[in-house]
Amino acid sequence: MERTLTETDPTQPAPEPPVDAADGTAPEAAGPLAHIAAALRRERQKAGLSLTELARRAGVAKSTLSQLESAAGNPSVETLWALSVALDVPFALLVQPARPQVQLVRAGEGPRFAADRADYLATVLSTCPPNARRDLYLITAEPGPARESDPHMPGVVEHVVLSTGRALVGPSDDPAELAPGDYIAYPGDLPHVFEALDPGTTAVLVSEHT
Amino acid sequence: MERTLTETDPTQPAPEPPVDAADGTAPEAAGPLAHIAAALRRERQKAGLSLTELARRAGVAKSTLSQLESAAGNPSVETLWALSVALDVPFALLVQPARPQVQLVRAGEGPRFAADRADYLATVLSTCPPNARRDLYLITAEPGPARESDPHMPGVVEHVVLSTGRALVGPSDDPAELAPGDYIAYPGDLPHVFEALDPGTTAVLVSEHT
DNA sequence: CGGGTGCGTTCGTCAAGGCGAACAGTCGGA
DNA sequence: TCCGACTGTTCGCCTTGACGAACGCACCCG
Repeated sequence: MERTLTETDPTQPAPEPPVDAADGTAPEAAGPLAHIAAALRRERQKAGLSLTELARRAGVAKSTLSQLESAAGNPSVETLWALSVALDVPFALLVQPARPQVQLVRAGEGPRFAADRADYLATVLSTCPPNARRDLYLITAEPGPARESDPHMPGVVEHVVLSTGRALVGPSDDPAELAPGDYIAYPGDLPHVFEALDPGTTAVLVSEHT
Repeated sequence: MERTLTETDPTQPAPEPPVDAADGTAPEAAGPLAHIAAALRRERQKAGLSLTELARRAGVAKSTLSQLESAAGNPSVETLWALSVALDVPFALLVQPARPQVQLVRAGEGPRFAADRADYLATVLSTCPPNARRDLYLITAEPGPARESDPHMPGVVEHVVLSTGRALVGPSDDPAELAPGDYIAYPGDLPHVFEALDPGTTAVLVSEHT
């Protein structure tokens, strides 16, 4: 076993994470096996389950589970999946290492998102550090015609928290009027709008790429 | 093969997703193999890679890759990992299906988080629908002594966007003073503070459980 | 002291995943 | 038309993951 996981192919575009660059812990290439072992044991103990019990619930041989927690071996997806279901934790948690970092973006500073209109401005606060699949935007908008967004990738969910002003936000066929502090989430793969009703309307947008 | 993946163990606490309940698409239990096949082919074609080329980059036999895209077989984590690296997509994307839903929470409505102090109020906007591992809070705070948070689980990252007022936010040893629109992210497993400096300070907090 | 029960580990067997090679099919140029 | 380079598929072989049973250990109760 032991395949070449560390290969960084030079011909690959390498999307260049705009914000959130260097990460302290080992990046994705470090290999998931050791992390799986640790995560598996940690989550199992957190759930207060014995190795035997978890194996029974997941329908996995406890010998297999034992070996996995010893970082011996390379589980199949189906096996690991069964364990994640039995533990009721997201699959990714068992596989993906974490990455901590402090990141600060001042109000005016972040890279602007392609502003197709003068009265609508989205500042990127945090794009997904390769594995987290969520983007954070700060929206600033002025009253005007509704901004219709084309639907994105299927599986995208958008969360909007209105900070100041008022706005009509949500699926195009049934948007909600938000006041400061209001929150709405909707599937991003449906057509949706953001229409500011008050001047100086601002909002926080979290876009999850699932 | 074909293990019992759908098992919903009654003895399991079943954390009861507080917000964001029913989901349209097949939930996690549907089994990842079919999704992997589709995602693999989709991502490969999106990247404009041939099967041969991707196999070479990932260090995987192209026969293996071919079978995976045909939904034949149950790849090992290491294999799938190598492919996710070569494709430069998050591992989870290859495995997890999506879940869409519209969700609206009015300013005063969401379930309050255990307010240990009168001048600090966190409203839960969206707890992680079992698999998304991130919480959304609306913070309302008044000037007063700094609110020190005990460090959480390792791997937790908190994102704060200040909406109104001013606040001192971040790691306890080096917090940043935020003005409206400012953004900061920091590892949640370090001690950190949230200290409002202006009356009526509000912020959006995204807590990622990795 | 037996001898239950639970834990987590190690053993040997069997099936299945991963591999390279050989295979069919398509496009483009000499 | 033939050739070469490319695509993605299918074919045996061998390694390895997953399994059940047996094992060593702690604990508790009669």
